[in-house]
Amino acid sequence: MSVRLAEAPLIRALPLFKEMSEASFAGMMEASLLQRFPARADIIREGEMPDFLYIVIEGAIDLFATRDGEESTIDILYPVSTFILAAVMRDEPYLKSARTLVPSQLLMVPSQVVRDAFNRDSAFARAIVSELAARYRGVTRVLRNDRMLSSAERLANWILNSARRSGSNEFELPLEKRKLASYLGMTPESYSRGMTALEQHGVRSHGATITVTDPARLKEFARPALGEDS
Amino acid sequence: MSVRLAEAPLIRALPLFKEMSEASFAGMMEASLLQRFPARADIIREGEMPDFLYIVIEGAIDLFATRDGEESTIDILYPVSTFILAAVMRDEPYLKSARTLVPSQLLMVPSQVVRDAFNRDSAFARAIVSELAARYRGVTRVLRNDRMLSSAERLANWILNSARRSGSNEFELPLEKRKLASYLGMTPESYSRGMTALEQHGVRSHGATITVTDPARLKEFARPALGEDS
DNA sequence: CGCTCGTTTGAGAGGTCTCAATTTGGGTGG
DNA sequence: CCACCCAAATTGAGACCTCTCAAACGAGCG
Repeated sequence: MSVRLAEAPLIRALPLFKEMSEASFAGMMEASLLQRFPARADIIREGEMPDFLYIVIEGAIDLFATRDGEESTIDILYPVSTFILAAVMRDEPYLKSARTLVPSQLLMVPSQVVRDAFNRDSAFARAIVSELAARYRGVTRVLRNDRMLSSAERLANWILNSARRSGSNEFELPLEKRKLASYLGMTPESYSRGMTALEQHGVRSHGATITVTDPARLKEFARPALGEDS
Repeated sequence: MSVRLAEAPLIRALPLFKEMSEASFAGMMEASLLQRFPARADIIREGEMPDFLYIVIEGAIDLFATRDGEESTIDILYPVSTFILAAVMRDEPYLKSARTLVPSQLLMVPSQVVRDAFNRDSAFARAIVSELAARYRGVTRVLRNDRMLSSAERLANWILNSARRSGSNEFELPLEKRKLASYLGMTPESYSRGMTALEQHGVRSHGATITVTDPARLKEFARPALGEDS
């Protein structure tokens, strides 16, 4: 078994595998790899064919598109998320590249094994579809925000969401500001100016610490759309 | 049976239903509706809960996001596509609104029936996932183009794709220019100016007819990314 | 024939980017 | 422990792209 017995129970508990039959799970673990990568390691590259489905067990992943050497971050993934699920299910080339942001542990399940399990195990199929649908909705939200919000508004919404997730009005940036800027579809300079502008709207920022001093005011500025914030 | 017997064979032939078991298909058709809508009919609205999965049998659908009365077209669907599949599978509110662009015929399958069939019929499950993955990749491409291409480049890529799909260097705009502009993430004015600019790059346009006079030149300008054009 | 609505053109403002210089902050080695 | 160094972040200035507002134009329809 490629995934050691000691690791299996942890994986078993993940939403993606929880409802799976014992036999399917055992078979899948046997064919899979659990691997550690250093920070800034290239995992996959745009245009390649999907050999594995990747699942972020630990760390963080940067999904980005490339063009003429320029990069734009499409999504940032934390445990427990899959990536390139769509490419695996359709057996078509990746549309984005991926690299680790920090040292990370990834579960790698061979594409064909995923597709086989999908066909045989309806609980796994449900989990896969749920995950894929969640990612779809995520990209949809990003696209809508890019189209209809100014850069400062996107930043404001991101802050509101981060604060809500952290359950506090104060939280630490989980990544470099330049990465966050790219994720929000702007340059580092615009991010910086945007943050300055938000000080007029209930946000204070010292280094990597962001504090929402006036949630109501910030929310009014951000005008969160459906599916954003509350 | 809510879907008349005469219509069923046509639907049966669609990729989504082709491999489905006879029993599942019959049960689904019994619970479904095949309905005609006039042009500009509102089908669903952002924020509502999914009662049905919709499948475009005939016509065209505009999927758009709203904000302060402003609209931005996220996607335009032609037969045979599903919409709001992600919301149905996750049983979460719609992120976008939909309306018909032209008189259209839609197959409406109750959400719960879709989810039941997904669980019982693995061929249907495969088709659903394939469709969802395809839509996911579609939005991803749109987002990447919005982020990394100028409006004229987006227009150029759209023309290249349209020409390729039509199998000819000359084709007719399938919708209003203002809708197309919104779909490409720009204003009607920008679309118009963009088209003017493209006359220097191998495109000629008279009314609703677009002709690619110099495909190589246009391709050089558009610099199509992976998954765009050829 | 003359509306009406979509499209095009024009002029100007605004948001975001680019390029460059400066400052900040974290990490390293003396 | 501190000074230095490098990369990231900030600030400034200017250009560019796209949008907005306004007016002129044109095609389809009553």
